[in-house]
Amino acid sequence: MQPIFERLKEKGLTLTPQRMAIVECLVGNTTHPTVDEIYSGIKERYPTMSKATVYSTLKVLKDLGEVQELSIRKRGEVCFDPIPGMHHHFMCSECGNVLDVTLACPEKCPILSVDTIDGHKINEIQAYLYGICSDCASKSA
Amino acid sequence: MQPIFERLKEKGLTLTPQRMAIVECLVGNTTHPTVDEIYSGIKERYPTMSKATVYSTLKVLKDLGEVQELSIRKRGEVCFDPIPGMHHHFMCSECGNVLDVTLACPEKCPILSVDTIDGHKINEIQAYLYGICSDCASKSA
DNA sequence: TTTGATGCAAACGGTTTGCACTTAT
DNA sequence: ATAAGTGCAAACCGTTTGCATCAAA
Repeated sequence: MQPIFERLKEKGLTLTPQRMAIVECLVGNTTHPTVDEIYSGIKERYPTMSKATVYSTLKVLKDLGEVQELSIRKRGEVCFDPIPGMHHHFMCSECGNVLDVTLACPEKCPILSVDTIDGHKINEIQAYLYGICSDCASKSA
Repeated sequence: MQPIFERLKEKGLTLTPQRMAIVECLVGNTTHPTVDEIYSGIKERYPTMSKATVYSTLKVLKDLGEVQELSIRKRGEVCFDPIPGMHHHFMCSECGNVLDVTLACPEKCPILSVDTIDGHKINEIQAYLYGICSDCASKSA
């Protein structure tokens, strides 16, 4: 836990208790939490925590490249991924949960190897797979 | 224009003037319009058109498989694509415009060829490329 | 006639903003 | 002392809903 705080401090982030709680909630979290999920999880131990602070901290962490905001909405809310680097995501159409996908395109895939498409410069790629997760599949069976 | 109306009718859609206007606006439209863009475009010629009707018609068309709702928000609003079949999308981080991407993954790409990932059944894939479109690039140069 | 579509307005809900207060430097 | 972060509430805005009206079958 320490190294990430040091890195954030080096990046110029003021480390308040609120921000540390939010970062702690995010580190190693693979559930792709929404603002409300982060807020609710922290509020139990930290009753004065405000949603506005969660919003503002996530924006700062996003600008620092520490967190990525996904394009998909998790049950209507923006959700976040603390894992850096490109990877894809699976969303269950039934329960709405978002999961990291380990399968990757081959490096030679044209969509990954080009940095320009139809004359437009590409900076980032996000792929989303939709379907039914194994939990929901076994429940309905 | 006629064949699509016939097809929609066969699918059980009641063809009202409002719905026809919305379909006309969508056919051949590659701008990935939002509800408000569709509504604004039609309202000039059709002053009583209501946004609620646009919402409800898009939902029906989506359920019929005639239109797909994209996962990305175009300047904060849901946007739609009348082109059937899988293809990818590019969004300009500057102007927010959404463009169809002609480049495709090879058929043998693992992410396309599997129908299950980590035990979860996959029904649909959407990929999004982010960057700066050529228009915005030349403007800032 | 009966069913369904329309359109207005109100409600909803996630996100943003303003501002007074508090905390870090 | 100054700058920055927090937290509450209000505002914002895209979307949904309720309901009376209207048109299609």
